[in-house]
Amino acid sequence: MQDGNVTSGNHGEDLLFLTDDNLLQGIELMFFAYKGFTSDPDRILQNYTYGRAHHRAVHFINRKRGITVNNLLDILGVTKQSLNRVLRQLVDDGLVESRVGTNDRRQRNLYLTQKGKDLEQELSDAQRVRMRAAFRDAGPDAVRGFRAVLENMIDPEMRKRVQGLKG
Amino acid sequence: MQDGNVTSGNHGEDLLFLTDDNLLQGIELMFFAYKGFTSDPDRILQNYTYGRAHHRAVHFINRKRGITVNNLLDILGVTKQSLNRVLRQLVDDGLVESRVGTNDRRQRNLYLTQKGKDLEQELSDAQRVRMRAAFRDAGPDAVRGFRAVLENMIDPEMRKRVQGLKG
DNA sequence: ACTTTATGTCAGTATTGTTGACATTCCAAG
DNA sequence: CTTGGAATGTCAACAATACTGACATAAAGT
Repeated sequence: MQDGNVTSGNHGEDLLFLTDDNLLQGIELMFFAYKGFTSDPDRILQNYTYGRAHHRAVHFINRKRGITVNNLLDILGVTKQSLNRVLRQLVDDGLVESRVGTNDRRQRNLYLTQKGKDLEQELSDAQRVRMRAAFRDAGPDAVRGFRAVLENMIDPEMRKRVQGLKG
Repeated sequence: MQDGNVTSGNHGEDLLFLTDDNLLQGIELMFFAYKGFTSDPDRILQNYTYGRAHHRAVHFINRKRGITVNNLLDILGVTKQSLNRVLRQLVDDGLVESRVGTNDRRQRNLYLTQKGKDLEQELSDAQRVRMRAAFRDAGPDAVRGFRAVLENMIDPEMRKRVQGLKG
């Protein structure tokens, strides 16, 4: 009697893909791929006075327009002092606009100006070029697997926080 | 007449998985997954006087015992001054041994001491726990996809440099 | 009125990266 | 054997990004 369902979860057998060797390979892949992943924007940012932290802020402000400072802090996982330095520069330079909240006037809602959108575009274009090539060469099935594994690697707490990004 | 080979490359159609939305999702997945990926070792390292840079050095010295400083520099992609600070601490603290090369006496071959191996083990154990869970829950097919996409994201130049790690 | 929340800011410090300069050691080519 | 260059180590200065702790302000909630 055989198990007819070979696509769903493992029932004790065929766990050979979980060897320490395979896990080690996965760990190093994460390291080297992330290095490649960040290299294009990093190169572009050298032409400005900005760094990776500015990129992240600009990215998520673009992603969720009107996001509050606290929301952004939760997503980035840094202290308000660290974010504030970056945010102040972006506001001073006219890339980000900080508006007092309408419902809760303590909050600040963050928006990209046109200048901010331009930088975001330049950075994300570069990042998409690499990602698109990687996706295309690997194929749609591989991309599904890529997504499944990476989703599982995210902290459960963080997963809750970033749910709003998908909707 | 249908295309019998559905697993190989795309022939012009079905590229819907390359939409900007999907690419954006991939970009954010990389960000959040990498954060999770590094969180366990980072937490452990707080109990020591070491940081992520020490972890990386210890990892690759363990991975390729007797590696030269120059080789390690190529893999890590940092300057010798940056690596040297980390390396000196590890040597001073008795986690890494630096032996003069036998063929070329200018080179230094790096080895982990027992103390170094202990730390490496503690860090990689934690990292493997997360990776194993992510792999297991996603399944072997997904892991193949994960690997394919991440391989494609690595800089071609870096890919050459790290070939030696697989053999 | 009092407390809590959201935000901003100042000061100090740690980690990790960078350049530039210089010294030492040692292989290799002339 | 001398010279050139490669590999390594070290010093100093600096930059980006993170942290903690403390304090201030304004507005919301009780």
